[in-house]
Amino acid sequence: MHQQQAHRLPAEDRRRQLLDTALNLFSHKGFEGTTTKEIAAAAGVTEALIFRHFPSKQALYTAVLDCEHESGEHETVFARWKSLMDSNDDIGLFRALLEKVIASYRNDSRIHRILFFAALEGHQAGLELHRERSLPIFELLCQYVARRQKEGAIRAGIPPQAIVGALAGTAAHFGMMTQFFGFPHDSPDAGVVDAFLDIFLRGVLPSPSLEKATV
Amino acid sequence: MHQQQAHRLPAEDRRRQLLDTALNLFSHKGFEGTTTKEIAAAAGVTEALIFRHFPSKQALYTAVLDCEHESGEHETVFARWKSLMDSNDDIGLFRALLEKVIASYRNDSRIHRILFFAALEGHQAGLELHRERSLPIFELLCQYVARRQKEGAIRAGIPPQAIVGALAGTAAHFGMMTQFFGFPHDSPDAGVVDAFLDIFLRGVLPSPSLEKATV
DNA sequence: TTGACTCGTAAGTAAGCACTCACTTACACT
DNA sequence: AGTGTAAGTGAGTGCTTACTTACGAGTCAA
Repeated sequence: MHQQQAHRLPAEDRRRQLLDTALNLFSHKGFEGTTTKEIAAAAGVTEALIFRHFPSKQALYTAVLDCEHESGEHETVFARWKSLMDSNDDIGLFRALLEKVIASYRNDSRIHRILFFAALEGHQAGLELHRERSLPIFELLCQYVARRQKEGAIRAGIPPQAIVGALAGTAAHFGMMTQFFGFPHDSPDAGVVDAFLDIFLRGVLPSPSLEKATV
Repeated sequence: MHQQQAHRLPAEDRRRQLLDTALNLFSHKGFEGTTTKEIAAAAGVTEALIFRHFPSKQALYTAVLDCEHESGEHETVFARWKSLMDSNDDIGLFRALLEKVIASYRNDSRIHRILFFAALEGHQAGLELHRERSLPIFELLCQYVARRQKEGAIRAGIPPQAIVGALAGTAAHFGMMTQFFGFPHDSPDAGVVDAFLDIFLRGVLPSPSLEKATV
């Protein structure tokens, strides 16, 4: 947690270190709950150095949000999903979406936390960023679902937004409850994904035709 | 927002007013982001009065959380659900659950906000309270689903926790995204509930391809 | 060696924080 | 009318906050 005697780093390195340290603290205690003194101590420098690299605490906060946006990880996941769409692999796509959402809560929970703080504290820049990032993906998925509905591969009559929203929401809520709210969960994530996918694809009502097929 | 000249209330009334005012502010700005001065100003009294009714800011905060617990509204909803369970009205129960969750985000969003803040800021008492309140309902629903699975009214082979979690999660996530994150939504809540229920009950795959899906 | 440039700090500042205390005021009950 | 008491306040307390300023120290080219 604490780095000491990290003297005389090049400006760019120090900047990144401060951003990372700030992300750690902001994501666990919010903007108001985190002090610049704390951030400095956690980075092993004096408070004054923070204000050499960032004009204000607020600027540091928005820089933390912007910084996360730049990480290219989203693009690779995005690309994989597109290839699943191109091959009309509905089930593969839905499973990948469920897995990715839950995994992101397990691995990058700092980012989810800080976005939640932004939403609750009314930090407009953070909210706007979240929407800018999420909406295109959401809409792309909706377009895919709409196309597959036309092709008869997905049941028509359900709004695509509801389908994508239900899928993402199920996974996101599960991630939140277990990761942030400390709700107990016994089964491993993979089993949960299977169960959600099963419900989502075939519903919860029993189907006579299904029983015939499996017997 | 501001009450003025509300002088000389009986202690119990003033206490309740302060709790309500504090809930307003805490739910929008968090514990750290709200000052006792603000709460006092919004209630139209001096800061000192707050500390006559509550020993500390922290005590006021936990009192706000406890206070919400006491409102008997949960019991009536709870009772209605139980009667739906007694009459084995699966669809009615699931619809009521979806409606209640979404409506609670629309109407009592202050409580959801403050619980989220508690989760993020690590306020253990708030988290514990949330779990104590939610888990029994969750488990009761799980027991119901398990029974209906035995009776053949709900597909077996899916963990009841996944079924209840998926249903609640879908609704909760929708409520959160539209209410807290400012995501746009065109259709009315009733239509969304119908769509979610449709997906949940019968899945997204069309009937003919059900056999394929099992392979 | 010099000097210029950058990285970093010690020691501030004014404002804001939760919280206190000595005190007044309004009202119920004689 | 007088008095005991609960309700409410103005003016502070010491401490922390974000942010500043004046200065030192390492590095490297000339």
